[in-house]
Amino acid sequence: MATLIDVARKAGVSSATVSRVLNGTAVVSAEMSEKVLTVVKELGFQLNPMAQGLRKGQTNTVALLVGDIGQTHFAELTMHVQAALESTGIDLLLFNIGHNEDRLLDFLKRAVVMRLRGIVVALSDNISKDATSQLVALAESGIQIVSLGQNLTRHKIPSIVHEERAATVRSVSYLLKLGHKRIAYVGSIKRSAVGNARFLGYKAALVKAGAFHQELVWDFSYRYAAGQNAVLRALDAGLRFTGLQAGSDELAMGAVAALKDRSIAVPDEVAVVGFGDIGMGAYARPSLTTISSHPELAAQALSQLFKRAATEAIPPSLTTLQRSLVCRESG
Amino acid sequence: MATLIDVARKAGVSSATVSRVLNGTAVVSAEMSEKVLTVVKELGFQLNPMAQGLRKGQTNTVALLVGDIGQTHFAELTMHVQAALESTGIDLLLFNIGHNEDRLLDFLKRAVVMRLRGIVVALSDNISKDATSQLVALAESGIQIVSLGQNLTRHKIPSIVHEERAATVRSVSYLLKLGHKRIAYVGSIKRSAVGNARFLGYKAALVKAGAFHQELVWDFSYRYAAGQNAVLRALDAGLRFTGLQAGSDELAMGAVAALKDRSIAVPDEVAVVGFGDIGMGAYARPSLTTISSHPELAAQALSQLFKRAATEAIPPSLTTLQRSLVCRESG
DNA sequence: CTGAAAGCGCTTACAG
DNA sequence: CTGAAAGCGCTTACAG
Repeated sequence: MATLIDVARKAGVSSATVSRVLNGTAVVSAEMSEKVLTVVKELGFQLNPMAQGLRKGQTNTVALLVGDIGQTHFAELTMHVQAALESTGIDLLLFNIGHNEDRLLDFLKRAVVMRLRGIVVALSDNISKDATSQLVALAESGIQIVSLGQNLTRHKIPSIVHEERAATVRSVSYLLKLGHKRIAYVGSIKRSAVGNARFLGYKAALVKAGAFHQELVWDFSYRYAAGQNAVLRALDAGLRFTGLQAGSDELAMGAVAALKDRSIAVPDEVAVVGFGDIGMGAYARPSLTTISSHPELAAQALSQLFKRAATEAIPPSLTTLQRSLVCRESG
Repeated sequence: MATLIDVARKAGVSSATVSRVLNGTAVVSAEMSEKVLTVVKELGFQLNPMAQGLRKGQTNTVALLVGDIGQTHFAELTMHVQAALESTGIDLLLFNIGHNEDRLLDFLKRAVVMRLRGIVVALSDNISKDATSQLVALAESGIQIVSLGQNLTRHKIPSIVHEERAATVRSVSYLLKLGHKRIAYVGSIKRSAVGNARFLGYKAALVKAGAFHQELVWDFSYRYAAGQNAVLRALDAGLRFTGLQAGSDELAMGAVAALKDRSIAVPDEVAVVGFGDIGMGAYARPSLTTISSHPELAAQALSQLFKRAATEAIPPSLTTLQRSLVCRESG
């Protein structure tokens, strides 16, 4: 592997000049520039990112802390974030937190010494005081922190989020307009900041309509099985409902499976609305009515933010992406 | 941030000693050891991985090249690989290739200078001569290359794979035993090494039974829409079939949607078998008969391999994981 | 068992 | 506009 020194020697210039040409970090005469570039091409030389990182005290790597790649929503988000950052010349270090606060803490402890360019926090669960204070400390040490999906601007962390509360207000109002009086909610509420916001929208719409029933609120996690179990339990308990708002599409699918297994027609007897519009919903039968999500826009906003952060300090601004109701057969 | 030199000074030893204690790379007297460890704890000192990497000429980072995280199969694989490598103390750099050879080549060009500890190639598509020769060159430069999912042992790359051909031989034999005479195949064949193997199993079983029909072979990619389109086209062309083997669960789901939309009963009129057993299949209705996949075992084998590679050269061995037929309602 | 010193491959004041 | 030199934070022959 050729080093920068090799290039300098062969081009008959100093290593400083080679560095300046390659980084565009200072004006270099056209003549010198050309000499350097020629040799660089000849040797197929590439700057060693580790040496750069050590010298500059910062890598060109961003860590993505993701709630749970096992959930399609996070997988799609990861895909878009990786693509957007790659196009900005940033490499992505992946950490799957898996709804486990300890893993988050473990990572945060190691983060300072890794000299990351940034950390993208894509977590839906509530974050402990411990973890947030670590995050704030990291931000102060010069690492760009960005929250994706959860509003952390109260900790001065720039955040890119989707509307959550407004989205369920809209979908539940839609169900109400359809004539439903007993609408249930299944999703992660206490544990999840994002899920809580979704629930709050549901609740607000129902309270306003005088149709909120605490027994129809089922605080479960995000996977298929949870949706199925919640519905089965409710049915066994003799609870009656004709509408169901789920906190995710996976939950909705699980719920639909349970309803079908009990010979309850969807949407004729129970209308179901998912959340997130993961690819699958359009191919389920009945196809799933759901609420849209725009991971590609979030990823795009993220890469813009990192581009800006290269030249200026980023204020802890909040970007909010709109969602819309995607009406399909199940609702 | 405290440096190793700070620790050495405060402990009254040389930096070499601190390094030896922290790396366990040479025998150090208990007395010195203790002094060092005490100061390390006091200062909360951590070794700087970038400095280590520069000095040693190798990072502790592995790049995962993944076919398409948008497909659940790859998302699950990514999740398990990340967890398994993290437990081995390895950080994961993620690159989503997205079935795009150019992106693969771009990465490979940058890989040498990144001084990676290894590269995990988790691609189902055929890999060009260009890319494989790059891969081989990287292996020779001391980067541990491992293939996940595709057998690359012919290029001396250790590979961890699942059975593909045998799996579809088994599932198609099952459909034949059920009395099906016209069994279709939908999946990526020409483009995908893994998909081709699946197809070959299907073909072998049918040829043996004298029931192979070329017009029932539909070479499509891996997503929901492809499965739907393939079936719709076949139906429009007046093709008749009572069984369908899909190359993935997503394809199978898309196919089932198309069948239902044309009022064809699954499995009564057409039995469908998916491939990969992604979580969703159990919650679809009818639930999806499919072929199992074991990403957690693959990830485990992978981390073992990296552990071994730390001390010895890894032969280009082949690990093959078994699959089994998961019978559910659709088949 | 321990330390002094070189060096991994860059970037960046500093001086001219 | 250009170069000599220091230094980022470690590890590892080498010598004792």
